Amino acid sequence: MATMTAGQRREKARVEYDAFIRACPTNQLLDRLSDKWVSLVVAALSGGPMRYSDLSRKIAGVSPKMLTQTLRALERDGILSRTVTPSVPVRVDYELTELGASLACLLTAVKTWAETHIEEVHEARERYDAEADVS
Amino acid sequence: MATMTAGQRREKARVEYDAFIRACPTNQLLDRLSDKWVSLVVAALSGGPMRYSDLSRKIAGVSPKMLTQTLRALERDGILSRTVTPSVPVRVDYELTELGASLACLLTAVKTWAETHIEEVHEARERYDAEADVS
DNA sequence: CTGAATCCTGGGCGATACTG
DNA sequence: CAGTATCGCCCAGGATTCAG
Repeated sequence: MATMTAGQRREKARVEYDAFIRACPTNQLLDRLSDKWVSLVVAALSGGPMRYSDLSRKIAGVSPKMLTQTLRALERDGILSRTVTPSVPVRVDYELTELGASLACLLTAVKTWAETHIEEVHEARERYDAEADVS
Repeated sequence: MATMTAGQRREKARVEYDAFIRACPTNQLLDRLSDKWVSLVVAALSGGPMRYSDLSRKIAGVSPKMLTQTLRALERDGILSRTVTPSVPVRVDYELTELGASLACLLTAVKTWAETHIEEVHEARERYDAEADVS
C-alpha cells in the first residue's frame, strides 16, 4: 500500500526521534539522573568512599541486583571507581572520581533549586487540586 | 516466627525509605526530570508558547495520551500554563510560567555539563568495555 | 562479603477508537 | 482541534538462591 496509517507514521517518527534523542548528550545524562538509585548512590558517595555493604545499608531498601547494576553503570561511565582488596573476606570500595564529583555539583544545583522552589510547586498543586474540586 | 527474612526486612526499610524520599524536594524534582517527555516539553516551550498540535508535531513520536499526561502534570506543578480560547475549533495554548522558565535554566545547566563532559564519559566507557573484552 | 543467575509480577506506556 | 477511554504488551525491577 502506498500510504501509512497514522500509527505507522508516528512509529516511524518515533524510531528516528529515539535515535536522535539517544545521540543527544543532554538526554544521555538525563537518563542517568532519571534512575532513582543513581542520585542516591552519588549522594551517598559524595561524603567519601564506601563499601558495598555500607551502601546497601545507607540506601535502605535497595535490592542487591539494583545496587550492583547502578554501581556498574556508574563505574562504566567513569563516575566512580571500584577498588577490590583481595583479603578474606573480599573488600570492595567505591569512590567518586573527579568526574563524579563534578556531577555531584550538578546534583547540588538541582537540590538548591528544589529547596528554593518546592514551596511554589506545592502551592501550585494545591491551587490546581482546589479548582478540580469545584468542577 | 520471631525473625523476618532478609526480604521482609528490606521491604520494611524500603517502605520507610520511600516515605522519606517522597518527602524530599530534591527527589520530587528528580522524579519530574526523570520523565522522558518532561524535558522535551519544557525544551520545546522554552522557545515560546505552543499549541497542543504544535507540540505533538515538534515532539515526534509522542502519543496523545503521554503528551496530555505530561502537560497536565506540569500544569499542576505550576511549570506551565494552559490557556483555552473557546473559538471554533477550540484553541489551546501552553506556555512556560516564570517558575517553568527557572526550571528551564536548570535544564540548560544540565545541558552544559553534558556537552562539556560527554567526551570523558565516552572515553571511560570505551576503556571499561575494552577491559571487559580482555577478560 | 560481594556479587551473579534466575524467575516472576505490576504497571507504565503505546496503539486505537471515540467525543465535544 | 484537543483531548478521553480502553486494552494489551512488555520489561524494569524485586525476590530468591547460589557461587567465589
